[in-house]
Amino acid sequence: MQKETLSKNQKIILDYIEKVNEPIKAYSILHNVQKKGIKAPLQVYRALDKLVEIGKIHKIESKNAFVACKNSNCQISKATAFSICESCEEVSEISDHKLSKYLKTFQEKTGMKFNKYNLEFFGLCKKCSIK
Amino acid sequence: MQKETLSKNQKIILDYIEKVNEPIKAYSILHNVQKKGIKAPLQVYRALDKLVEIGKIHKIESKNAFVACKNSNCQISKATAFSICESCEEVSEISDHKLSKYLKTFQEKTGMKFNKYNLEFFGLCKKCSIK
DNA sequence: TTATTTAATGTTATATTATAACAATTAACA
DNA sequence: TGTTAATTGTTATAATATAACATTAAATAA
Ligand SMILES: [Zn+2]
Ligand SMILES: [Zn+2]
Ligand SMILES: [Zn+2]
Ligand SMILES: [Zn+2]
Repeated sequence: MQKETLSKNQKIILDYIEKVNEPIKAYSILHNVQKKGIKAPLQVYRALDKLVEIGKIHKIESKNAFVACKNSNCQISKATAFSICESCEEVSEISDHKLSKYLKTFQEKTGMKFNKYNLEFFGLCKKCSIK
Repeated sequence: MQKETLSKNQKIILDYIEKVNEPIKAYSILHNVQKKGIKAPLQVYRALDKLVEIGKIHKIESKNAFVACKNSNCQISKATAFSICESCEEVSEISDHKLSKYLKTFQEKTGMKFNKYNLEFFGLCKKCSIK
């Protein structure tokens, strides 16, 4: 799905999330797009649902926050994998071959068929661990 | 930390979560332990916080639910890894050597020092995928 | 033991996150 | 064009979680 095919509200909200460039909460989004005519939580949540569904954004479950997908070619729209620095709050999307491979072997071993996963790694980023 | 050293409320709530044996939500816990004298959400949340901290239970972030740790020797009290069946809701705690190894190499590669992670795999369990 | 500190509790109010329900409008398309 | 599906607008409310403050119990050190 291309950005051009998004609806009005979806576009407004994706634009804002991309601009912010870090995980942001639904009500914070709401406050910041009110000047664009979005008045109610539901308008935000509906757009968020759709944007998550098509892989344009991801939800950081442990933070109830949303972040734009950095992976222009994020195939697995239902998968998220992030590393999160507990000091500076920097969030990076993980796209790692070994992880994909591990997931595959795990799938084979457990007999479980995965269609979605949510991975969140917390720690200190390089910068912050030097300090 | 042993179960014996837990406080009254912590014990009540851990006992209940262990009995239920599947992810359960805070307010559902509250309703079910009211006969034991626990009246307010905070009493539940405080016990949950502590139990998570000492590794007796884990939080399934994407479900806002809590589940007892099945890993009697769960060293990494701050780590959770679960597979969750989207059909029967069965949840299994993952304790996998390859995953630990992957996390280590990932740590080395990114320069990030992890002290906590939250992994949630969603799909269909063996049983449900046959149906 | 007794003073001192730390952890846990009880309670009320409130903040934060998310959805239900229903009416109206717009876009997709046979 | 008529029909269906998707999106929007709006109000109310559900569900999840924490703030603030007073009190009590437990741990521990003088
Ligand atoms: Zn992505
Ligand atoms: Zn950092
Ligand atoms: Zn565990
Ligand atoms: Zn199943």
